[in-house]
Formats: sequence, structure tokens, C-alpha cells
Amino acid sequence: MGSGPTIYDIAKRAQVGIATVSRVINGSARVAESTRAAVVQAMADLDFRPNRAARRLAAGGPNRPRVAALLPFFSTNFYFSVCKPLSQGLAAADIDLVLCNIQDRADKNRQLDRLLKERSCEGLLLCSMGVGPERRDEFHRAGIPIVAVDYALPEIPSVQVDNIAGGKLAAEYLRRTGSTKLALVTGPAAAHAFRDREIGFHASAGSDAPVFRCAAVSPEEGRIAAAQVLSESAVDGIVCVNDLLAVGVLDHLREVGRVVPKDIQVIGFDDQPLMDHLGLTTVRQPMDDFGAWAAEALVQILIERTGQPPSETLPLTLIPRATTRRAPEHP
Amino acid sequence: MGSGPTIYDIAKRAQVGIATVSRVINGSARVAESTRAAVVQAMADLDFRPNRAARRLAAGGPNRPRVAALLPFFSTNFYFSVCKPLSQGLAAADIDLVLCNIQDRADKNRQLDRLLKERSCEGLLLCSMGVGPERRDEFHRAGIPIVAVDYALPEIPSVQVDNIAGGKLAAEYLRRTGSTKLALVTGPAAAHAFRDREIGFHASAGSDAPVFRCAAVSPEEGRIAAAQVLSESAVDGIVCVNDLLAVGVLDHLREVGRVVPKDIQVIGFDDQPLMDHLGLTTVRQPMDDFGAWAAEALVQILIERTGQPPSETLPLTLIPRATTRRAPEHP
DNA sequence: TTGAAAGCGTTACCAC
DNA sequence: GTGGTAACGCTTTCAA
Repeated sequence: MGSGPTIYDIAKRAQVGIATVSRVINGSARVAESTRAAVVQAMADLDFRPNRAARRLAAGGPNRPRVAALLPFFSTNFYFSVCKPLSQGLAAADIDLVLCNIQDRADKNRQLDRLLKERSCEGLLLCSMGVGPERRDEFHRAGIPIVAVDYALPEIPSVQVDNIAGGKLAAEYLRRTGSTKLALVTGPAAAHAFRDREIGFHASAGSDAPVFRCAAVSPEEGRIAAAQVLSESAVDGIVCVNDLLAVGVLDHLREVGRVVPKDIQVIGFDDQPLMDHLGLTTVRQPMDDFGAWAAEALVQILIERTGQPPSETLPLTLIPRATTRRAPEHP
Repeated sequence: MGSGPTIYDIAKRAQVGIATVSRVINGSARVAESTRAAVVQAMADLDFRPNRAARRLAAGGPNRPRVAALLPFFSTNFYFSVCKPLSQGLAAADIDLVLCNIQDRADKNRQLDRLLKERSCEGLLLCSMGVGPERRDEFHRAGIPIVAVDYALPEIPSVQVDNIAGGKLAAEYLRRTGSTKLALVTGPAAAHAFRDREIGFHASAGSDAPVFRCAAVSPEEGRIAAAQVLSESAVDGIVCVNDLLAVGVLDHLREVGRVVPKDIQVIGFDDQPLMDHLGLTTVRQPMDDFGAWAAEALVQILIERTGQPPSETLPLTLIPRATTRRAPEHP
């Protein structure tokens, strides 16, 4: 492997014993200033980096498990909400949390390969992303349990919501409150959750209801999408797969003078912080619970050894606010 | 140390050689089903957990550095904004990021002790928190460089903003736009940044200007504080040390019928996402740059070995919006 | 102050 | 299939 110089190399170059090199590295012991200088010099010359594993092994000390959490290049509130309870739960059980910010599919595979090859974790958390059965088996064989968040995977314990039902719920609510021509504003197709919400949307709004896709999840993109929606079709209800998109949509509607919810109703998804202040009707997703569940599942598997917990589907809740009209009492 | 059973113990109990145990652990090699079962049983009986360090050492493989990032129990957008570029920057340099969610002072010391004793990181990132000189020297002696974010520490490279100047800037702006009686709504005293903003506030508003402290940083708390402000003093301008607090303040003012910015002006701090949509005048803090700077500093120290970068103070920007009146052209 | 040598708990190579 | 037995790179006595 591409391992660099060892203390033996340093010792030889500095004309001292390896014990002395070790002393210098650890700063502590009494070493003559001259020899110390020589050793430091040798280390610098050879660009020496102590091997972590060897140090820990020799030094003894506890053997904390590590969980690698793979999250997609996070841009939204969602991942923060997951990370917070996750980090707390794991810390409480003395499990280290290594954060892996995944940029794209290739990146994911690279990281997965690395984790496997270097055995650098005892547990794996997949957030909003899947893995094929071969991958799953590789990890299984290596004895590294996997837990998934926001993504259902066969034979892997996971928490998620029913995004299809969620998309449907949003569209249905708009129809119940009087909208008849719906459009969907969605995000990157790579996001599985978005695709499911789209499916659910179509199930309620009809398969020919128009869909507008944003390249990213931000108010700016939502705004652009809203402009498209208005120019291309006459709608009286817009379902957004995410709150931020909905915020942008509302901005545009206000700018062009469309009255919400009178002329057009708008609904978001997530119920992230501040949405109540903006008065956005939305489908709430229990994001905190995702992280908490994952931490608990991992603790159960890694520490308590009580086996894999069953997968769980958390409930979605429609939060009616100012961007939709009142629903009739008897639907 | 409290190390558990080793493969030798397992081998003995299962009446096999350690090589066989190793094979079973790694799932790969061909092992007779009967012996495999025996080994698995023995492992279960003894609650065996392979030693990570030993595995990595024996298996060879690259020696990635690890950075432990200590963040206070994160509740706001701030830490997310820091983490994002941080994780990206470190990943690009093949540095692992271990997230340590710090709850309080005692927790911080516990974690610091652990990191030191177990040598579990090659670099340390302190976010929004300080350490004493003894601590700093301990890490220095152990050869673990420290980098600080949002907190200036002697002899430690750090990025931060001038929060005193920020507090002053906010108060001064309100005075320039006509407010004469200011109050401050601040957060937990434990937060150094808040204390500095408070100092700056007093520098401009006068040392007798009233201060209202919230136990947490949320709109709800801001709301409560606003009620207090109004009941205890007649003010025409409220400076908040954080945007979320300001949002709550605005809510309360609206509820009791005070007109913003006509009757009372309000200003926040951070300029977190969506503040433009809420029209909050605020002091923007370049949060993303904090994380990016930290990543670069760490890479410089750990990988490139070009020594410690100089500390940096990033600029604050006042973003005038709808919760303040127009500033006169010639102040 | 310094060096030799014995571990630390695995993996992996070789015989059997 | 399975069991010895060297590494792996470092820390740490123990003498010198």
C-alpha cells in the first residue's frame, strides 16, 4: 500500500533508536535537544506521518465503533434536522460519527469502496440514497451493518415516510379545497423522494397534470418554475415537492399579482422551520425522528446486539395554513 | 484498558486456530459450516468485537487523517452552514471528518480528554468555543493542531467576525434611521458571539440600554422577549443578536399592533436563509466562508505542511430591508 | 538520555 | 479446510 516512511526510517536517518523517535513524536519524554532536532529534521525530510492504527493499537485504549453517514451534498434543512439527533444519539452510546458528504453517484461508489476496503467503519448509514443488492451483500459479508434513512431498501432496516401517499395527500387537499387544475413543481430527478411525490401527485391530479422540474431546491428555482407554470398552463393549484420551492413560487405569484389562496392555492412539503411564519400550507415530515430512529437502530445493532430493528414508516401530516383555502367540513 | 476478548480467546473457546477465526470474521474464505458455526457461537458468547486499530494495521492501507470537529449542540442554521463547506473541503483532501456534538462545558472537556488520550484525531476544529492555554499546550505537545471557527484564541489560527463591531453596527444603523431608545434581545450568555454583540450594542446604545436574554435561540423565545421589552420600557428600536429571535420579535409586534418599521425598527444578525423573504434587516455574517476557511487551514496544516495560516477576520455586512426605515443619504 | 526488545490484535502467507 | 507464524508500525518497559 502507499504507506510512507515508518519510525524505522526516521530512526535510521537520524541515527537514533526507534524509541527515541517515538519519544519525540509524543513530545513528552526527556530527549536531548540536539537529538530531538535531528529527529524532527529527519521527519520533515521524509514527510513522516505516524500510522494512526499502529499508534492506537500499541497504546491500547478503547475500541469505539464508528459509523459512517453518507448524506447527499446537503443543501437543505432536511439533512441538518437528521444530523442533529443522530449525532446526539450516537455520541451517547460512544459511537463516532464520520460525516461523508456525497456529491453524486460516482462519489458514492468511491466512498463505499473505500469504506469497505479500508474497513474504516463498523456501521453504515445511508441517507436518501440506495445501494444495489451486490453492494449490500459486500457489506454484509464484511460484517458492516447498514441502516437507511429516507429510502426503503430490501433487507435493510430503514425509516422513511410514504412519499407517494404524501404527494397524493397534497394534491387531494388542494382538490378538496376547490382547485381543479393542478401543476407540480419538483426538484432534481435524482432525488427518490421527489419522484415518489410526483407519482402520488399524478395519482390524484391525473397523469396529464403538468410537471415543472427545478435543477436545485431553492426559492430562486421555485420562482422560475412558477413563471413557467403560469405561462404554459392555466392552473389554480400548485403542489411543490419542497417548502423552499413553494416559497419561491409564492414570491412569483405575488409579483405577478396572483392572489393566494383565492386565485391559486399553493402547498409545500417538509414543514421546515419558519414555514409557519410564512403561512405556508405544507405536508409535514418528521425529520428529527429520522435521525433519532437511525441512531437508535445503530446502537441496537452495534452495541446492544439485539439484531436489526424492523423498518418503520413514519406518518405525514398535512398542516393547513394561509396558502390554501379552508377545507369543507364534510369532504 | 477495558479491551475485550481477542481472536485468541475466540480461537481457544471454539477449538480452532486464530486464522480460522479471522476467516470467519471476514466472511470471505472457505470455512466448513460446522466450524464457522462454532466460531460464531464463541464470538457471541464472549461478545467479541474486533479491534479496529489492529485490523487496519494488519490490513495495511492508507492512513487518512481525521479531524474532530467540536460544535456546540447545534440548533441553528449557523452550524449547518459551517459544516457543509467544511465537509466538502476536507473530503476533497481525503481527510475524515468526525462530528462531535458538544452539549456543555463538561461535555467539551470530556471529549477533549478522550481525543487526547485515545489519540483519535490528527487535527481539531473548535467551533464557537474556546480552550484554555493548558489545553492548547496539551494538544500542541501531542502534535495535534487546532483551528478555531467563530472564536478567536491566542496562538491558534482562527476565522471569525468582529462581533463587537457587529453589535455596534446594528445599533448604530437603527439610530441613524431614527430610533432613539434601543433595546437588545440576546441569547444564552454561554455564547461568546452573543456577549460580544451585546458589548457592541452598548457601545452605541449606551450602557443603560435594556437587555433581554432568551434561554434559547428560536422565534418562540424572541416573542416572549419582545413582550417583556414592550412591558418594561418604551423603545423604538430592537436589536436582536440572531435572526430567529428577530422573527419572533416581529411576530409579537404584529400581534400587539405595533407597526414595523414605523413605530419600532427591528434588526437581526446572521442573514440566514429566507430572511430576505421575511424582509428582515440584518447584519450578514459569511457563515459559509467559515467552514471553507477551516477546511483550507486544516488541509494546509495537515497535508501540505506549510504551517499555520494567519487568523482572519471576515467582514460583516448590513443588509437593509423592510424592518428598518431608509437611512439618510448623508449621515 | 538512549536503545533493545516485547507486546498490541489483526491479517495473510504457507504449509499441512 | 485449517493451523502456524510472520508481519503491520507504534508504544512502552527495562537496562544500560
